[in-house]
Amino acid sequence: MTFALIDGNNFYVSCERVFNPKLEGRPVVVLSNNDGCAVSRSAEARALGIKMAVPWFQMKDMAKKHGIVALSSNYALYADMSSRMMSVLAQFSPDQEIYSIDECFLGLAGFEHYDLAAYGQEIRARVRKWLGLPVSIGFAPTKTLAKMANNCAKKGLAGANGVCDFGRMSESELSRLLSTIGIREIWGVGAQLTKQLTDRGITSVEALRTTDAKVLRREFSVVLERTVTELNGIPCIDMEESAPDKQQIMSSRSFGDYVTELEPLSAAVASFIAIAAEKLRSQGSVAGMVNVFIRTNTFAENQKQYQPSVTLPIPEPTSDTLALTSIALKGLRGIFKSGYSYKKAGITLMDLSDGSTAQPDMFSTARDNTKLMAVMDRINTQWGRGTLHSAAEGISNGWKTKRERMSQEFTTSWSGLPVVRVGSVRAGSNG
DNA sequence: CTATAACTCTCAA
DNA sequence: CTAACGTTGAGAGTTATAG
Repeated sequence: MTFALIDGNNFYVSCERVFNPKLEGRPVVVLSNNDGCAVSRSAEARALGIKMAVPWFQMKDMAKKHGIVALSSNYALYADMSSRMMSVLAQFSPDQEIYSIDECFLGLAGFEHYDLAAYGQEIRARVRKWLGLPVSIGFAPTKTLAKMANNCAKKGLAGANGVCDFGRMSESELSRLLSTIGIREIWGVGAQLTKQLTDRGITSVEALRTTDAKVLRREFSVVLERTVTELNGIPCIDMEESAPDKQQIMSSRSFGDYVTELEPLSAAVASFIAIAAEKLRSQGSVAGMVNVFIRTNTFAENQKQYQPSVTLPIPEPTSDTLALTSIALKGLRGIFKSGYSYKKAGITLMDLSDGSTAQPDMFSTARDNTKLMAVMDRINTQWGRGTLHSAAEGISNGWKTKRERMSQEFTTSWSGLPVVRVGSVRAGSNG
């Protein structure tokens, strides 16, 4: 069995470039929510030393000096481009696992006689031609190695031109290559493991790969044992055919401004519940518990800190936005204290179960809003989220996320289509 | 004491 | 002018608690 891992190159920046070709060749970054940190950087921005996840305000001066373009993230656009890309990639194998917004695995059982390097180039060419997006591709006998091969493809290692096939390399070639790569690059090895392994003198992928897996299991974890087994070409991680239902659904945001009053916090919490409950209904589940948290700005060390949270049971598990909102707001009132400047809040729906088999309460007095919710979901799907919302969400804007540098809704709204002037006629307006 | 619940830590994109 | 630092989810391992 061979796995392919296909990954968009600096995906968010590439999506922006499709609709704004002037960004080609220039240093571009896309910022996280609230215009906080750099989360996607073009090659030019990376070359200038912009690091991943660095707070943008720290980079502003040098960004200005080098003419770096910074954009707020336009998730609606990236999600839409993602689903188009996944459809195109699905044409290359009947076995696809969508792993994240910008990458997927393809299972290639039965492709043994293929020239994968050539197949990879074909995939790249089609995605580029049909969508304008650049991707890199790694092929290998395990998922962990496919991720690693993708990494090499992206960096142009081993003569790769956007495609790297470990399956075609000899053992000694592969060993030589892997001894030049640091363990931090491995899928499943984060900052903590990197530090601990480095302390024991294990710094290269090859060094880790040749360490006894049983010893690693004893001294670290099963997870690391699996990783090392996979690095040796023995698959432990299968393709996931369909995404299982979520076990918990969370919604949270940092605020654009500080919030000190209960009222805007309530509006925020109601909005988070609305977002999460919609997801809950779309997978046909009901929630049995809800957690609410609020927090002051943990980065502001000179400010009074307070980060309470509370978890409340939901006596009659439900997916009704209104019922969930009333419980969450009760929780919020319980933890809210005035005199603090809040910067973030969120909720988590937990203890999820299948809505169709949930045990109804025989003596229930709750009103059944099932049909109302169905109507609300239809309206919001068609006209955009938030078109119809509960009064509790309010009209208070004080808490909303900052997005001051956002591009248009090129693909997800008629009004976002670039305006084309033909004589005096304007096309692309939705009137 | 065991089974489970609840919580903490780590990782990923 | 100043201050300014993401979101969502899973799983393993550990600790607390119930029975």
